[in-house]
Amino acid sequence: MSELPKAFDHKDVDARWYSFWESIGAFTAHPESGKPVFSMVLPPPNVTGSLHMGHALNHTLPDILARWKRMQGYDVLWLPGTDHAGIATQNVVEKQLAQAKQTRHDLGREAFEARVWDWVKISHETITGQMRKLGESVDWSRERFTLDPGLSRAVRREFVSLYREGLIYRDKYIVNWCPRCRTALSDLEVQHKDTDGKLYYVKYAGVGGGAGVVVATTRPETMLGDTAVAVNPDDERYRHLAGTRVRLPVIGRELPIITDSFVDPAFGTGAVKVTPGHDPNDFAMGKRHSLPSVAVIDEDGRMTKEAGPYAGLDRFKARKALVEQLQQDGLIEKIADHKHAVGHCDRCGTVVEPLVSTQWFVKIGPLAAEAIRAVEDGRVVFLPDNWTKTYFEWMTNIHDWCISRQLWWGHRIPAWYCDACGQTVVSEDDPTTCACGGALRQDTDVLDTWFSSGLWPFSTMGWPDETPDLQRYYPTTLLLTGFDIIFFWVARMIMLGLKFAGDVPFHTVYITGLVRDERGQKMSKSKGNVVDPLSVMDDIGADALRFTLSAMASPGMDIPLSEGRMTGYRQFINKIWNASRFLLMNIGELPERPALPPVKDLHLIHRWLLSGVSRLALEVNDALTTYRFDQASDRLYHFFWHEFADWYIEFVKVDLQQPGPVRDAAVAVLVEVYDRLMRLLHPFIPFITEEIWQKLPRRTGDGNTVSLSAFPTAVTEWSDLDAERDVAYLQQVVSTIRTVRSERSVPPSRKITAIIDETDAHARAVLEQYAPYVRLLSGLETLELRGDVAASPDTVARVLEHAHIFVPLAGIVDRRGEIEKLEKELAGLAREAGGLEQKLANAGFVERAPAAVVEEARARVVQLAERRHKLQAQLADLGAP
RNA sequence: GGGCGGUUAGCUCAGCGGUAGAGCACCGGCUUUACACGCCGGCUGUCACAGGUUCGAACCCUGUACCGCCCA
Repeated sequence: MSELPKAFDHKDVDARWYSFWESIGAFTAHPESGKPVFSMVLPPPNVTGSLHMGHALNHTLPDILARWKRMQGYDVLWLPGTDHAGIATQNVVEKQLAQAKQTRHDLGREAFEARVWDWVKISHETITGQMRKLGESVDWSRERFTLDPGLSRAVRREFVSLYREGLIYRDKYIVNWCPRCRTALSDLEVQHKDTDGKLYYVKYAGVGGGAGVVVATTRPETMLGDTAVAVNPDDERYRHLAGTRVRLPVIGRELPIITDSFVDPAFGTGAVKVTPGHDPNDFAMGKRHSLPSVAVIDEDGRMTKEAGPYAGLDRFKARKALVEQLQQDGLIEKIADHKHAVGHCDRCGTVVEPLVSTQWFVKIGPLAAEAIRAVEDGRVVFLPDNWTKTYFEWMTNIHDWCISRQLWWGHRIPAWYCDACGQTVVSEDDPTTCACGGALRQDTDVLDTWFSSGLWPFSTMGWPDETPDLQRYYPTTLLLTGFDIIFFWVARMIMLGLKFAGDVPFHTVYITGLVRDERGQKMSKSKGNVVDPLSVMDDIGADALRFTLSAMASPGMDIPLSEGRMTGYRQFINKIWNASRFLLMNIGELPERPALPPVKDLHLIHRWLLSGVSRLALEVNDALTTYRFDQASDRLYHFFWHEFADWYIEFVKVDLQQPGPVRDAAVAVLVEVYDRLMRLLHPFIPFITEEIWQKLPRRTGDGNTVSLSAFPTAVTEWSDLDAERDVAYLQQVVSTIRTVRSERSVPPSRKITAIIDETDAHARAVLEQYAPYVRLLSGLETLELRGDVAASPDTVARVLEHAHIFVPLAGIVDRRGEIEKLEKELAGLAREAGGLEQKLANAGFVERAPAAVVEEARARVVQLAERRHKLQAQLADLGAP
């Protein structure tokens, strides 16, 4: 047993247990078990590469819950899987091709898709490998991928049903277009960034005696597509111009001046150009006023032939060239600096171009209304609660969802067009011919990736079939995810779950913060501050990483992953390892679990420990019930290290040195408590706890893994406030003597004498009975209990509540130091007493504060006075003036 | 422009009505046979600022400043 290495080597331990758990099916859900259900789906990571720290957090926290619930006897389903992540994955592969100077068009659609599948395989291996390394207790037998045949069938069912209900339509509309990805994007896939730009004031000459007007624009190149100029109807400055016409520079087109209350008179000159083809607001205005729409920028971001002399130029080059021309022509009145939000492609960062094109949309209003109601009436609860507001905000201002993407990677849109009769056929099964007999060709576009992941909580369980899993595990208990995908994913799951699965997809949504770097900055490859979970795990082990994330997961807060905290928790794991070594060295070879003697027969120290462990179990369960991973971790950390290891282990060394019943009782308590501690810690740090638990003598009826053992609960009979008070007293005595030693630089190897004058009978009895423990922990040769100590300059004296502690240290007492110390303490006491007396003299306090608080203050004043007297007496003994 | 969060020890963070805590860092002492990834002891804070509520505020309210995020 004693051959455990001195330092914990996670590499040696971690790898063994995961495959063991998998081999015994420890994480498999059992629908037939009859146990209560706890179910979650894992937010499926994108198959774009590997997992980052954010994943590590959002996988660790639910794993803690899954393991905890499993140990509590629940039938836990934690369903894993991955997301094909349309545009994101396609971009990754396109980048790889680009390195070989190829594009997807060089390969063709089929070969490109094959290429992506190759990549998916690699990425999937990486991700699932990382998940195993992190110890995630997911049910691999139910793993899914969003492009699995079953899930693809679900997507078709979804599309066709919504289409038949009129909730999916195809329309020509202005959409966000990424000229680099060459696809439409949804509103959510556009990142608005504040950008320093210019505001150009351009003169439009009047036509037929009209006065003309100066318009202000941030994007002069789009003026080539103007079809009107608009002013606010209430704007006195322009009232006379309404109905007149101006001439568009360069192109020469005549534009009407219209009035529309959307125009902000305070922006620029108060007159704006209207470009329905390249601005969403102008598009809407164009609809209102039946204006034509002219496209001057194409899908590659180049100027079209409508742009006259600029045709073929890149849009930004065209801007520059056009501005130069306008300046030459004297048509630029001025150019001002102007900060404004510019939309960028979420995936590649290219400036998005609003374009009019034909796309598929989901009519979102009716779906959103239901989803809002579900949160309003509490069927779905957001934690922390403030996210509810964010959700409502977005849901009530929601726009129709553009779901078609001009990509090759994803679910192909199940719509076919007949060239012969112009029919559109939307169908779950591939149709062969049109009703008219004409040939059909399928829409070449694919669906937004979130159109499929929105079904995740039920498509993974077999929907649209009524499977046993679906019946049992849907709705899921909880979803845990980052706030960055509340709109993308959470809201859509709620809408689609209500629509198709007939119920909310989860009862609780726990929203985590983002994992940031030590300075609170978002981790990003370009900043080079990415901390890779794999290398951290290599370095400090999965358990230490998990514990760090858990301890830092305060609700609603981002997590700056601090090196210092990680180090601290790595050391905690090592501490557990070494405490385990101590335990295993000392309990010896036990054929079976020793029976725990009745608590009343155990001495104070044991009773104190059992009381603490019982309370700890209560606290950990409470904390996890409210998702306070940080509190649970803190309690475990503190109890294990600073109560169990620092004090109990030191106390119990006394017992272990005495063969016979004293030692046997100590061993029994040690094993019992350690078993509980391993169980309590297991959800947080599964690897080391399994390793150690396996080495503990088994209790009859124990299974073969701690991961399926019973999670500890509070034990009422163990609660013992008297023991807690008495041990706290012993600790105070020990600490006092230790402090004296430290102040006087008495090395631990030098055994000394302490004399305690204890006036409280109970305390004296405790001290008497447990003197050996105090001696060992304080490094005492002898401990005397008597009240006749004469003041001596060679004796350090310390004051406790109702005791004096004397430590004779002949020749090394520093009188001046002692006097200073006493005076400092007296000053502190005087300050505290002064504050309290002032408080008590305040009639308001005495009358209005709770009686207990007032009582406490009074008692404290008495206590302080007593202590002051003792200290003053000591000062006198030292001969202070 | 609207909304959310933050501002507490040198650093990273807890605490959220009864005069401040953890880890790391720092200082001093220790080869105390589980652990130097350790043990013992110690130092460190006008809890951003200004008002207000309260017997009492880091904690509740109002405002200001700065930092960060989301939405438009």
